This record gives sequence, structure tokens and C-alpha cells, in this order.
Amino acid sequence: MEKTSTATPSRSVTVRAITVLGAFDATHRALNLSQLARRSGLPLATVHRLAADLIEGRLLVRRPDGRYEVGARMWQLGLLAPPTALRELALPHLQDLVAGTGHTVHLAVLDGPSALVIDRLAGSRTLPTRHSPGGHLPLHCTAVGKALLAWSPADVLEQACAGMTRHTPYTLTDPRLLRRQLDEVRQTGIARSAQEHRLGVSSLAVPVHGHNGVVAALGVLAPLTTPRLTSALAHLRTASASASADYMRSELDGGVQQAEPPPGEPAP
Amino acid sequence: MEKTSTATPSRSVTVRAITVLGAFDATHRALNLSQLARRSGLPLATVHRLAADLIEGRLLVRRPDGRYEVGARMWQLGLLAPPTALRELALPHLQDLVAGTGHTVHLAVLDGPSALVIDRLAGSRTLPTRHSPGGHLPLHCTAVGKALLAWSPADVLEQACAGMTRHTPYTLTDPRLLRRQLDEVRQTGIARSAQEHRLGVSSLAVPVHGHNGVVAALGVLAPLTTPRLTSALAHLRTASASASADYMRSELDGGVQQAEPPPGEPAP
DNA sequence: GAGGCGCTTCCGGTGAATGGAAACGATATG
DNA sequence: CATATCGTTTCCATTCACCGGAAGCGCCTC
Repeated sequence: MEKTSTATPSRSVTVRAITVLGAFDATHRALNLSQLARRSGLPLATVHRLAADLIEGRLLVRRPDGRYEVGARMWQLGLLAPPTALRELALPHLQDLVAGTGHTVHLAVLDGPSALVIDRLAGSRTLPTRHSPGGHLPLHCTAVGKALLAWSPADVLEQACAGMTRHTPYTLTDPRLLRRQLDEVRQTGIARSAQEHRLGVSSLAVPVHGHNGVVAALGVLAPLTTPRLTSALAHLRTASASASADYMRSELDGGVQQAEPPPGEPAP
Repeated sequence: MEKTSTATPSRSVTVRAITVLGAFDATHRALNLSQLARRSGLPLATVHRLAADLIEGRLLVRRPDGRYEVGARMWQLGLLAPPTALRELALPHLQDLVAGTGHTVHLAVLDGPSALVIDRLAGSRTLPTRHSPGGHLPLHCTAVGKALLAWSPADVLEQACAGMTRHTPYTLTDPRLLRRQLDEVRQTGIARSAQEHRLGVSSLAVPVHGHNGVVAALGVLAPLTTPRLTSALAHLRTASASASADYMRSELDGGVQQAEPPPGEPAP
């Protein structure tokens, strides 16, 4: 994993404590002290102290067997983050989409250099998809990723073009091709991926809009054998439009909030 | 000359940083710097620095309008906490319960001196209940609370008896009465509350079991006018049994994990 | 009983945290 | 335009809490 060499580029204690939290992930939900130290790249004694503080703050808890895990307090705080609001708002439309198409659906947002999966609902003809809520998907070779990328600021696109890692023989790795595809995505409002991320899986995605641009992407996954994915398109568009409408409504209520209220009008 | 105001006499920086996080709640999802300082009881300059660190660690984000809010990273970390696993595991059974009874249902766990709501599904005949996931309910005057309290360690019961605050004219405030009710709950396996927390609302709850005791409580809420809440009881018991079975299964898989494996047996 | 592993505690040196204060900026008020 | 108010950012001297190697302790294995 990481080399302890540059061990302390982080000056602040706070950042170090957060580094400790970062040692946990979906496949490491409970760690003992040594693992925690190893995975966070910090000295054992330091982690011991930091973990004690995190427990005092209830972000971590210590189980009877001595291992640490993420505490319920973290869960509570996480509920206050934007993804929760988006998820709840979009859920009914995701359900409609699953009901209408029978396929697995994804809702994702842009998160730095990748797409963060906000929710995933399995269709009746379930594909063996792993990426659950909280997981990341690459931007350059998934439908939701491309949908997000198509309306991303330049620096994100730059970064994505720089790191086009190959996942299957079908993965695009030429930035020029990707840019051309994104032009098309912007024009048609639809992003596609055919086995570019996983063999045997095609997907289709559309953007979800807020008042200030694209806020998420909504996609369906289907086995390659599916005859006409195009039939899913109408459902996708409907769901996206409904979700967008609800999202913009919530922006007005301050439920999700975005930037400052539109200026210009002098008070009456 | 330290000013011991309401502030935290907290020694460690980490705990202070977490105090800043604690300034956010369901009704304060976005705060500017001054509010953050005021609500966390720390000096402005200190909060300014801590918030910068928290942003560097991505637990907070700063919106274009300058206000802070909880970041997606916190949401991701929160997904690793036990409540998420429990919630997903129990969801199908909560849905069955709603379908079977038509009432609003609650899933809650013990969290210090109160019950933490893990999930809430609104029934068709929706009651105006607020307590959403992440919220707290009192232990002494709600059905889920009593169900949890009945199998809690002595110190929790002690604490609950000490703080029996009145919510309605029907709220029990005599510890002796509460203890007697809890005896009954242990005997029958059912906890009840009739308008003790909210006027016009009765509720019924049962415990959910893990291998090491009660891990959660499952309850239904209904308007007082509902004729026979007893009919919901069978559904409750079924749902609870199914959820318990699933939970214990997940304990074996290490999905939820609990304490150490049972000792005693020398290896075969 | 020797060796290995993981957790906890200790402690002196030091560098990072602290927070009052002042500068800065935006928005009301006279 | 001048002044007041409020929120944010920056500065800096002081001091105090963080740091982490190392030693001690408990437990298991060979």
C-alpha cells in the first residue's frame, strides 16, 4: 500500500485524525490497532492516541473484542450530507425506473476524479453488480461517468483524460475519442457505455439537472444480450425529468440549497 | 485565566474538531463561520482553523456562498457504521410490516440515554411523525424505547429512570411504575405506549435479537382511533423473527460482527 | 521458556495549536 | 458619501499539548 516515507506531509493533528478514519472502507469495517496504524501510515503510539480521541468524540467505537469500527455518530452526521437528501428525493423515481425497465439502476454524482454512487437498485433480472452506495466508478468508461463528465468543469475533464485506465478490451483510452463522445453526449443528452467497464454489461445514462447545472446522473445497466436498450431510454428521460423537477423544487425550499439566491431584483 | 463558559474544557484538538462537527444537525445543515463558532462554543479564530482542516480532510465542504456543510466523505464513512448494515438487513421486513398493517413503522437501537431511529417507513394512513432516521426518541415513553430498555444493562435503566421527563399528560414519571412495566415487557415480549410521547398516538414494539441479546426494536405507530392494534401484533412478531434470523446470519458471516467467537470448546 | 505479536503507558523535547487583535470586505444606516 | 455593523481572514508571540521511540505487559504459539 502506502510508503511511510513521506509519512508526515500533514501538519495538522486534525488531518491526521481524519487519515485514521480513512483506514476504514467497505472491505475493512473493523480494524484492530495495528491494522489501523499500518493502513493509515502513522506510528502506532500516535494512532493509539488519536483513536482514543475519536472514540471520545464517538466517531469511532471500540468493540468488546478490541477492534475499532465506525460509530453511529458518524452515520448520523453523514445523514446531514447532500447525498442523503439527493438519495431520498430520487428514490421514488429510481423505483419507477426499475419497475419500468426491469434493469438495475444507478444514481451517481461527481466526486473529484470519479463518480460517487449515491444509490443502486437491483432490477428483477439482476446483474452481478457490486458497486453499492458509497462506491466509486470511473468517469471515462461508464455511462453515468460520461454523463457527469460531459458537463464537468475543464479541470475535471483534463484529469479524466489523463488517467484513462483500461478495464476491458473495449475501454476507450484515447482522450480524443473520449472528447468526441462527450460532444455527442452533450448534443443528445445520452451517455452510453458498451462493455467499457465490465464485460457483458452495457449501460445508458442521462443527467439530472438543478438550477445551476447538472447535479447527478441516472443510469441503467443491462446485460449485453438485452435486445433493445433504447426502450429504456424513454423511462430514463422521464425519471430524470421528474428527479430534476423535484431537485429544483428542493433547492427553492432550501432543502438542498445551492449558492446564493438569484440577485438582480431590487426589493419592492 | 481560562473562561470556563459553556465551552468544552476539552483537552485534545481532535475532540475540539469533532465538537465543530457536532454543530450541525437536521435543522442546521449549512452554517457560516460565525454560527459554527457560536454553536460549538469555541473561539472564532480556532473554528476557522479547525474548519479549514476538516475541509482538507473532506469531512466538510464549503459552498460557493461561504457556508459550511457536511461533506460526502462523511456520508461515505457513515455507511460503514453498524446502523447501515442493520438498516439494509431489516428493510424488506419493515416493508412487509407496512404492507401488512398499513401503519408507520420504526426501527431503533439503543444509543446512550435514548433510542436512535435507524429507519422509519410511513404507512398508508400516515401519521404526522417527524422522527426520521438519525433522530432520537426517549426511552421511557415510547414503545421502541421501552422494548430496548427492558433488555438494557442496569446503568442505562438507572439513567432512564432518573430523567423521566413528561411529554404528555399520559407520560409515566414514576420509576417504580416504569420498572413494573418493563417486567411485563420482558415477560410478554411486547412493549406499549399509549399517548405517552405524543397525544393521539399509540404504539407497539418488539425486540430484535442477535446472538448476544437484543440489538434493536421494531415498532408500529397508529392513531389512537385504530380499533384493534392487536392485529398488528402478529405482523410485528413475524417481522421481528425474520429480522432476528437475518441478523444472526449476518453475525456469522462477519457482516455485522459481535464480540468474540464463543470460547470454551477446545479445537476439534 | 523462549520468541513473537499486539496493546498500553511513559516521558522529555519541540513544534504545532491557540486566540486576542487588527486588517479586510460586504452590506445596512444616517 | 460617511459611518456603523457584521462576518471573514490574517497575523503572531506564547505556551502547551502532541509526538513517537522505547519499555513494560499480557497472551498465544512453537
